Amino acid sequence: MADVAREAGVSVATAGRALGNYGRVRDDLREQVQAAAERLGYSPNAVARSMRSGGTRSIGFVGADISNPYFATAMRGICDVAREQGYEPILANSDDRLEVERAAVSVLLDKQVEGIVVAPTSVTDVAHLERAMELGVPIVLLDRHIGALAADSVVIDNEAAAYEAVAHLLGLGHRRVGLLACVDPAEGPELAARTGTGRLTVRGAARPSIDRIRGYLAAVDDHRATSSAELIQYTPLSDAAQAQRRAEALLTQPQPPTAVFATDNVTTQGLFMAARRRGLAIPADVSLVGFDDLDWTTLVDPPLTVVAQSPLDMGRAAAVRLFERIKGDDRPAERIVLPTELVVRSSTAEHSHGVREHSG
Amino acid sequence: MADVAREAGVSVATAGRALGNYGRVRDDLREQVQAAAERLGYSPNAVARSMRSGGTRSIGFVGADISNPYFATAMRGICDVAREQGYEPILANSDDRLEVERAAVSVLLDKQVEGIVVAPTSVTDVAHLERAMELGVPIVLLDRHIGALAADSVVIDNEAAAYEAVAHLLGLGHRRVGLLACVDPAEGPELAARTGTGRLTVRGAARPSIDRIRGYLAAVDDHRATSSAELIQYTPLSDAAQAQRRAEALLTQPQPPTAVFATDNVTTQGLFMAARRRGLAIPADVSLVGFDDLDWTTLVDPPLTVVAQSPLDMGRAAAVRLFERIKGDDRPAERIVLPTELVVRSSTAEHSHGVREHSG
DNA sequence: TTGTAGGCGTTATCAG
DNA sequence: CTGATAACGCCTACAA
Repeated sequence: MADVAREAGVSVATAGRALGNYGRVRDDLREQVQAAAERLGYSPNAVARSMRSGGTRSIGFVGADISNPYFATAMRGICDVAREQGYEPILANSDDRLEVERAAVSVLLDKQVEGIVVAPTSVTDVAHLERAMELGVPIVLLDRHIGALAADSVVIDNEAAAYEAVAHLLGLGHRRVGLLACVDPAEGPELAARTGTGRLTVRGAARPSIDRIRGYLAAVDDHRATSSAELIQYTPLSDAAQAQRRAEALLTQPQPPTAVFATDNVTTQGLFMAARRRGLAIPADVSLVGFDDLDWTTLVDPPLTVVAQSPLDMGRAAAVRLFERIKGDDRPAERIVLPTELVVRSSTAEHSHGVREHSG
Repeated sequence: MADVAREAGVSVATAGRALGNYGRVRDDLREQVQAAAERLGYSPNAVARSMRSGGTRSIGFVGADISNPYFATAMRGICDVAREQGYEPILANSDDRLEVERAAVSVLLDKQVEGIVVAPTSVTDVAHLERAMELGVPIVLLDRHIGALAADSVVIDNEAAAYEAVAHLLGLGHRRVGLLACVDPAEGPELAARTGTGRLTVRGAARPSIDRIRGYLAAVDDHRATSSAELIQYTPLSDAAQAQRRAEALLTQPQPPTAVFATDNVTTQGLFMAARRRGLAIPADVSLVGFDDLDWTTLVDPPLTVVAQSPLDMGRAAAVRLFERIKGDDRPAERIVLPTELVVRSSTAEHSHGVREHSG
């Protein structure tokens, strides 16, 4: 910039004002400076600017895995909003591992990002997020709410969404509804018999998959349908092959469920593959409800009934709220709940009370 | 850091040496400083560090759309390599628009990224990329090679991959093979009759979709199969609905193709939907070969024969090469060609020479 | 081994 | 309205 100032015959201060669009500069001088800058191919150094002003015009996004369609689409929403605001997002994958998330947040903080959207791995271990907020870097939680943290969150009503899905199956006359849930073994959800009724309840933190189990159990309970641990299978990781094996176990037990609800897109895929591999007709032999309205669910035969959410809108909403915070909004933290929709297609049908046989 | 130095009773220089792991510090002083830093919750300011050292430990990635599985997966590969190197990626979507790409590159340059991976929108308009290289910021091209630019690129052999796919169909006895190609209208590919033979050739820059058309035409030519403009449909944008309409046009003409090749994952989806909507049996009525081995291609009925590439490996390779450049490697620019594989599944079968009828 | 001082490229403050 | 100058936080000569 010193060169530009010299070339234009003004001081660096004036050059700075002309190029940085601050302070007052006479019009002819401004043009002179801009011309000089053009000639010399000057472009501003954002690092120096950040150093001086404190603002980096960067935000961070920490998610489990950007190659997962949910996060990729959410990231798209975040990018769009960031760009409107003149900000750039820095991306970090946590692989759903707490220590990786911690390290990522720490690096982002060192890089002086002005805010962070994070899909948190843990719902209890939040010291790193608290530290960010103490440092004045706002945090917006995506996909998971953390009660213990005074941060905004953008979520869906997991329990209600699951309830609606399962109630749909029960409304079709199904009495034995299976559940294929994707839960981290570290979460350690425990099924426990509810005193008196013999029905089940679940213990564990407020996390999407566990809330979805809660919704399932509540629906089963309300409709006085069969409540049994044998109707529930967990699959530990985002691993479709593993999910498929669990689904097959579910479908091939002596008294198999006549309908199954899967709690996320990976288990949905595993469930669908398992049913097909076992030669079960959908929905004649089993009804299926999946989670997440991915393209492929309309491409398969039959098209799947699913619970739809909008990761694009969730990413957008998270970013919008983040920028409100960056601009100084200090209202109490809010839990922003976006809608879900049960999209009924052809994988669910009335329970036929006739005899059903398959190779299981 | 001044606070830490004071707290530890040393000079800022010593504190800096102790915390930044450079220079020599007596062990007891180092520990003293670290303890003080811990107590005060000090963490280094990466912006100031970058200002001083010139290195930001950031790289940029510019792709058309992160919510597209190809880019999301490539980004994952880039992230992984970056993290190993202690770098963070800054993400920008170009929406396949040149001016947006230009602006993104410019911002990344201002932010002093040390290198950029870009899936370029244009194969001819490269001034912004040249400028980056002149400024000493290495560029690695992903998915598209630009002959006029002395930058590394990570690509697949699009022409050979398409050739193999179409040859597979021709080897099954098909004579009328259709093509559904996703090309930007701005690219203006033109079909022209080759002098003498009456067969077709294509004009246009070296871009994935156009190279895939070249592969198609070469295969058709080599096998003396039917070469006709009526067997080729273009679909301008990454829009599955539009692709489906074009595919239907292709399938419902008076003398429809008995097999069709789609040049990318969106057209593959459109093609599959079109065939199903027209009630065509696959592969009895039409054989289908798609591009990109996405999960859903094995979930549908029948599982699709596709040309598989690995965006994860491509992203990784691009990042690896970028870091070699960042570390000073100045060998001539190289075109890194990753393998593709024709995955034969059940959507392709021998051409039945019997009569074929459908509602078209 | 430790301390002092200067500068990286901006922007903000102040005096002219 | 313009110019000189100081600071942002860190790193690196150089001197002690």
